[in-house]
Amino acid sequence: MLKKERQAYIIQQINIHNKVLSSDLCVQLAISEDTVRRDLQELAEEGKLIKVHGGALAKSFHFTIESKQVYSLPEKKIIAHKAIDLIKDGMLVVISGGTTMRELVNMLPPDLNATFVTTNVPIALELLEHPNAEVIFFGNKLLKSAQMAVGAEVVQRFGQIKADLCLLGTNSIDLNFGITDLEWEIIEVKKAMIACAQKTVSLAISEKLNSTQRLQVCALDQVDVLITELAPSDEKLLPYAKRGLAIL
Amino acid sequence: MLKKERQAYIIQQINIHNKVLSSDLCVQLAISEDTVRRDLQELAEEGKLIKVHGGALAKSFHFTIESKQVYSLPEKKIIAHKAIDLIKDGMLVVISGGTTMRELVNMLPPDLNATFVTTNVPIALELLEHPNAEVIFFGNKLLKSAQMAVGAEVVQRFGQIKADLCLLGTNSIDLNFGITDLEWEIIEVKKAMIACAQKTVSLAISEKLNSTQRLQVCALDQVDVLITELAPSDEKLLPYAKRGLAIL
DNA sequence: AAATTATTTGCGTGATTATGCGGGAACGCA
DNA sequence: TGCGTTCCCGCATAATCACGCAAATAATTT
Repeated sequence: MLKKERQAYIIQQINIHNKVLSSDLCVQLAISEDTVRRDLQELAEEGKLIKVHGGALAKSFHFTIESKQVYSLPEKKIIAHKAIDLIKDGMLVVISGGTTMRELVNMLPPDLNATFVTTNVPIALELLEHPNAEVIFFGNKLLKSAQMAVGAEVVQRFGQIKADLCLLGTNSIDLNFGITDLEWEIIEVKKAMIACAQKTVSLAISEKLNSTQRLQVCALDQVDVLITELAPSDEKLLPYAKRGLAIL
Repeated sequence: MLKKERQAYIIQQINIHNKVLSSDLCVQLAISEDTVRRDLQELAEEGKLIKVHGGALAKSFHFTIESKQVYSLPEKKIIAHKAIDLIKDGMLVVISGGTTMRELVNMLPPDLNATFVTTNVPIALELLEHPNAEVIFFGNKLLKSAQMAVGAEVVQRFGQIKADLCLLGTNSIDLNFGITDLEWEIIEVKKAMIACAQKTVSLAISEKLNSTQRLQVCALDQVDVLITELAPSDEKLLPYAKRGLAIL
């Protein structure tokens, strides 16, 4: 095997998985670890990847780590972290949009082997960066304001799956009106997402508690878990706990 | 054996295997390694292949190795600019992926009122930035390497539309093999995109002319327009013009 | 046809490159 | 802190390359 060929293979692997392990490569390519390391070093010098202990990372990966943290609020990180524990290997997870979700996807453990279904373009892009996640995008007409696919086609396709978990980024949640949103087309899709999942989790920073929008996505009793950045014992959450929601 | 004959054989081998080893060639052709090396060097100077230690690689290898870097941006901008003139108000445009396409979408005039259909996530995201474009995303399982949706669902949905224009980012285009690509799932989608459009336009920087990959997307006669950064009178384009392609 | 010239080819030599191995240093994790 | 892994460095080996030169071949001239 030619050297350039090997390096092309490494680049390919990097582009797909966003990372490579030296140990893996030397098995796959049937060469010594030393040669792998030399290849990685060369490619790193050419700026094609970033060499780290044990292997190498895609350049884009590095950027996302460094830049995305800038506008991610610490609260959202806390929420995302709590939610990640709910995702187990082999699950089929329906996931909506929003910056909290972006953060969550970013923080997914690299060895997680789950399938994600979304209709949100930035989330899909972020999910594609994950080495092991399988990503399904239910597409159709895209709604500019929410950067997500909407419409009957999408709703219908959610009707054809049975998901384990629905992670719902939540704009507004209220004791009486449940989860609400702004646009008709969005709530249609969110309804479908909730309906197809066994368990629905609402992710909301505490500011969004007890606020309402015009249109109802679902009543409170359709939500199983509520995740905020607050401690479960916080008094703001007590009324929700009384309604039967698990609080994290 | 004549020199030209040998070199033709080498080119042939390169086209089939995407690489050759000097050591193999000198056995197959029954000549000394020195001669092989001289031949490879000549062919490399003519730009027919890339010489590396131990043999030579097809030009297409160069692309995969450079892939993540947005190289030859100025050329891509020229190409994108030429292609934009083909898009008129009210059109339904099918658009594939690639950095050239990203550039094109970026350069779209803000007052353009067209509908775009794509299966590529970054392109969709870029299109969403446009104030007037309507964006349709045909989704399904997403392919990590190409960041696009693939599979029967997608193909089927292209079968349900009649587009005015298909803008095809092209990896490799060749007089005999037409447009080719790397992955089975990708060519299936591209085929569907071409089939549903009245007019197919191939966007390719001149480096990609006369290179091939393993799988054929379509023959040359299914392409209506070829756009490169070269002047239409350039001699590299003449054979394509003779095959009936409009050159921009 | 013969001679001359130009081109191509093969070989030898020494230089360059690629690769693997061993030992010690550095790292990461518990 | 200690242990296993990974890394870095120097070296040895083998493969590949580049250069000059001479023989062989092809092309051109006389």
